[in-house]
Amino acid sequence: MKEIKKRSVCPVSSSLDIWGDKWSLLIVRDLMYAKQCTYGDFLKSDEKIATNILAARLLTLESSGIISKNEHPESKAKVLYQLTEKGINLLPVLIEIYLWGEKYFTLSDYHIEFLKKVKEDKQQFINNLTQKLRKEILNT
Amino acid sequence: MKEIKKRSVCPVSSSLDIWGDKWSLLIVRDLMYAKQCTYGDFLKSDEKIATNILAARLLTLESSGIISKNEHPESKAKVLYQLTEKGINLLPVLIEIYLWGEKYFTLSDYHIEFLKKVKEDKQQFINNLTQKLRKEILNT
DNA sequence: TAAATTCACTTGCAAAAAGCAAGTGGTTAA
DNA sequence: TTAACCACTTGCTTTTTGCAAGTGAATTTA
Repeated sequence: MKEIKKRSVCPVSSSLDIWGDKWSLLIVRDLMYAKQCTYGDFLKSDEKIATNILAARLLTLESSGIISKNEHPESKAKVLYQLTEKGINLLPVLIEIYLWGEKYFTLSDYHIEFLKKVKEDKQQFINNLTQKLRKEILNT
Repeated sequence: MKEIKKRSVCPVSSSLDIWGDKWSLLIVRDLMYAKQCTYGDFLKSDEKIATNILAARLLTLESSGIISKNEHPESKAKVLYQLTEKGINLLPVLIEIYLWGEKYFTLSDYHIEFLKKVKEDKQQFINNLTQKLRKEILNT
């Protein structure tokens, strides 16, 4: 776990020191959906991250203990990226960003449905997804 | 309200397009405490933002409707920066970042006390602070 | 089994953004 | 009326981002 230089002792500032950029939380988002787990899958996301930036972010996230690199069950050529407990714990942050975004942006039907489920019982939704993601770690 | 180029229709990505950097949320944080409201006050924060970067971020946040520039009651030389309703609504995001940071960083006594209050009743804390910040807007 | 393809990156370079220090032009206090 | 304060701006260097092409190991295809 590489040490990142902290600008201050504020937990917000220290958090942003690690993942306060335009890409890191999108990687976490992709892992949260748990459909995309390989390097190539991240590249396929709608935002079109550049490959060298992706490599750099994956390194930072890994050395900060937010994601882990694992063997892919299908092939030795592939790498399986997964959230760690520390990464899973970013879920509430991500959910609140979704809910803020819901207020100020036009959403796709997909996101409308997603956020409907979230809002039915936010805490329950977070708990369920957290449990699901934890189980995926154990099965590796 | 200047339009910022969106990388995709994802609300997380669109949110990060506006304030996904190392500084924007620290400005929001300072305004949330409602003690720091002038340009000079932002410069005094522990993280030591560069003055040109501060100017740029304030412009973006203003043109995105997250903060507003107002007359300072004390002097014409000063400018009063305030959160708008859109900015106040970032409070839940900020609180979840605090709570994540609490898990993984060493906190100052100040932040320990702050987060103790937050955790006693998170929703109540957010509601109260939201109301308080809204009142401050009205009194301007 | 050799060649083509897939996969996870790396490298090189141009453009953009961040960071630093000094400067500017109104406002206010002495 | 002069000095200090305030909110920026400007110029310059360093760092980061973004794009395109390349690399080498693993895997599929002919």
